[in-house]
Amino acid sequence: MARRNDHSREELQSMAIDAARAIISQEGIEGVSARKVAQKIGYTVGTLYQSFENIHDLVLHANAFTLSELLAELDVAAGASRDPQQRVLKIAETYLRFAEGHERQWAAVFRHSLPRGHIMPDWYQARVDALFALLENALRTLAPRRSRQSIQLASRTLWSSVHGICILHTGDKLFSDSIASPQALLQSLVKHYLHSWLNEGKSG
Amino acid sequence: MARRNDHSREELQSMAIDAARAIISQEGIEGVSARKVAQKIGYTVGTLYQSFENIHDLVLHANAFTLSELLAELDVAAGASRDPQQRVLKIAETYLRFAEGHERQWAAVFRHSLPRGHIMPDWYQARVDALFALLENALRTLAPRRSRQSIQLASRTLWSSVHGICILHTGDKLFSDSIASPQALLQSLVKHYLHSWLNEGKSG
DNA sequence: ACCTGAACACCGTTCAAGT
DNA sequence: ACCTGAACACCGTTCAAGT
Repeated sequence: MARRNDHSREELQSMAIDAARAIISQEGIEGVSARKVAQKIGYTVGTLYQSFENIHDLVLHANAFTLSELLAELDVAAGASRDPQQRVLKIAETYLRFAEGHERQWAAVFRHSLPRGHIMPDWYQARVDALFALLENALRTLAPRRSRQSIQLASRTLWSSVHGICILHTGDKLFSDSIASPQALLQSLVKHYLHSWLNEGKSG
Repeated sequence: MARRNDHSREELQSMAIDAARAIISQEGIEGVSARKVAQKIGYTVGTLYQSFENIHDLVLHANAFTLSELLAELDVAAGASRDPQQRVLKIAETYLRFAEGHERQWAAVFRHSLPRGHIMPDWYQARVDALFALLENALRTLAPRRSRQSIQLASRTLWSSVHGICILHTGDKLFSDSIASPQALLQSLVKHYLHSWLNEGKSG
C-alpha cells in the first residue's frame, strides 16, 4: 500500500489540526487521540507521526489556533474603547466571553501539559506573549508616566487575576453565579485595582 | 483464589489513596493509573473497583486529602496575624507557598476533571467551600459593616485573583519571575484592591 | 517518499470463576 | 464476601514492509 499523495504535507497537517479542534470542541481535550484524529482525516495513525512529533505536538498546534482566535478578538476589543480605563475592562470582558463561548477550546489551552522536560516552542510562546502585551499596552496608555517595571507588575497582576476569575467560573463552577456573576467580579477587580494603582502614581 | 482479607475495606481504601498521592507527588496526575495503584498496594485492579467507583473517584479522594492539608495551613495563617489586612495577605501568601511546595498535588486538584455529567460530591464540595469561607471571614472582620453580598463579591474576586496568580506562576511559568515575583503580584493585588474597596465603604 | 498494518506496552472497566 | 485473572475496547508510538 501507500503512495496516496492525495494531500501535501501542509494540507495533511492542517487537516489533522482541524480534526483535533473539532474533537476538542465536541468532547474536550480528553477526547483527542491519535487514532481518532487519523480516522477523521482518512489516514492511518502512523501517517500522523510524519507530521507531528507526538500527540502533544498536535494538541499544541490546535491550542495555538485557539490563542490566535482569542488574540484577534482581544485586538478588536482593545481598539473599540477610547477611554483607556474602559479599554482594560473591555479586554477583561472579552477574555471572559471568549472563555465562555469556546469553553472546551479554552480549557484545552490550560489543561494541556507538555511531556516532562519539554519546553514550549517559540512559535507558541510568541502567541502567549502577544496576549500579555495587549494588556500591557492598554496600561501604558492609561498611565504613560509610570515606569516599565511598574506597568509590567500591574499588567501581570491584572492579567493573572482576570484569568483566575475566568478559570474559576468556567468548567467546574466553584461558586454559584447567582450571587456574583463573573462580570461583576471582573468589574470589581478592574475598578478597585486600577483606582488605587492610578492614585498611587499621583501621590508618589 | 481470593479471600485474603489482609486488610479491611477501610484500610484498603486509605492504602489506595496514599498510593495515588505518592504517584501524583512523583509523576503528577498523568502518572496515576488503576493498575499502578493496585500494584503499589499489592492487589489486583479488580479489587480497586470494590472500593472506588472508578479512577476519577480515587483521584478525587487523593485531591480531597490535598485540600485538607491546604485548609489546615491556611487556618494557621489566618490565625497568625492580628492586623486583618495583613491576614488577607498572609492567606494569599500561604496559598502560594502551598502551591509551590506541593506543586503536583496542587496541580492535580485543578487539572482533574470529572467524567462528563458527573457532579462534585458533597464531601468534596464542603472542603472547597471551607477554603472560600476562610477569606470571606477575614474580609468580614476587616469590614464588619459591609453587606453580606458586598463581602462575598470582594472575597470571590480576591480569591479568584490570588488563584490566577498562583496558577500562572506554577507549572507552565508563563512569565519570568525575575521581573515580577509572584509574591510581588500578590502584594500588589491585595494592597490595591483592598485599598480602594475599603475606601469605597467609607465614602458610600 | 509516502503510507499501511501490525506490533508493543500500556490504559479503564467488567465479571465469571475460584476460595 | 472477597479477590483474581482474563477479557474487551481502547490508548501512544514505532517500524518493517509494501508501492
